[in-house]
Amino acid sequence: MDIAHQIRDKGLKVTPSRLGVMEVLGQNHQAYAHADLELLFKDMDRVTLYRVLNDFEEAGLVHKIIDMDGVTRFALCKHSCPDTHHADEHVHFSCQACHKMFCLENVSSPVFNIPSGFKAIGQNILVYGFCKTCSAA
Amino acid sequence: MDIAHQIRDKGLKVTPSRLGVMEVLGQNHQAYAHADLELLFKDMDRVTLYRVLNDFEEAGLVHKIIDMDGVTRFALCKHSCPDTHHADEHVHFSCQACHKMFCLENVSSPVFNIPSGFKAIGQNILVYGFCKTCSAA
DNA sequence: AATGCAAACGCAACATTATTGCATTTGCAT
DNA sequence: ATGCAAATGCAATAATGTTGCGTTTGCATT
Ligand SMILES: [Mn+2]
Ligand SMILES: [Mn+2]
Ligand SMILES: [Zn+2]
Ligand SMILES: [Zn+2]
Repeated sequence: MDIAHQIRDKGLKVTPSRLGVMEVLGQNHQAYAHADLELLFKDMDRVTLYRVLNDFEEAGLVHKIIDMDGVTRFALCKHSCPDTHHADEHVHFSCQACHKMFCLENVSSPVFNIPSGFKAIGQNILVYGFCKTCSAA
Repeated sequence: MDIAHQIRDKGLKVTPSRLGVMEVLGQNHQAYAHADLELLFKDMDRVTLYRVLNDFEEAGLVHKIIDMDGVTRFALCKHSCPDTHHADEHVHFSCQACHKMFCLENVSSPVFNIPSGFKAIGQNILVYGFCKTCSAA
């Protein structure tokens, strides 16, 4: 399925801004910060980029991850999620050298033994260290 | 050991601001946001509060956790850590109702099976849902 | 107890990130 | 081709965090 269809299937209009962002996010399993994308789309208004990313998240096209330094990042949802709840229960890896964040789609989250009384709904797991490229150098 | 000694042992001067913040953080196992503390210490300057928290973190008196919404929170380090590296490898729980964050000191982090090439240094684990009080209601 | 000094503080200014309102433009169904 | 809701650009505003600097204060020393 091509990008335009993915966007339209979520009830969103197909625009150059949205096509561009989707194309970049689809190139790899990385999670991009707003600042990253702003550099790639210099002609796009900052506010438009915020709205594109928010709309994508609400539509379930992307998921949001908060980095250790509080920076919000967005990555493509590889699997098709139901509209009601889209879970991205995989581990994310944050490189301390190149500051890229990777979706480790194959590393799933364990179940934690939470004290009784607490009701767990979901969890965010962030492993940090050095990515393949940076640990080779 | 009383609070004043804990502060002075880290090479920091004992001041009313620092005593106040330490006392609040010591009351429970919760992680407080800057905004929370600002309400509790209305006479304290915002910048001073930022500096108190940063100094405490560098001294190893508190540890920093980023909430799911990107908000920075601080909690007391219960165990005494070495000055060089202070690990807080426990799970944190974020309540979606009251927005409090709790340190689950007894729930330790598992080891993840990261793809080869990636070098893991540490990890942040955040479980979210409803805390004891809120799930009872 | 008085002194001296580095550390801590208060205040103002600035930086970054994100949101909101509104007029204009555009995708797309008709 | 037309009409309209959705999307965009721009300006203003909010929230969060940092930096510089003059003043105050903790505390070691005398
Ligand atoms: Mn992901
Ligand atoms: Mn903690
Ligand atoms: Zn890297
Ligand atoms: Zn709660």
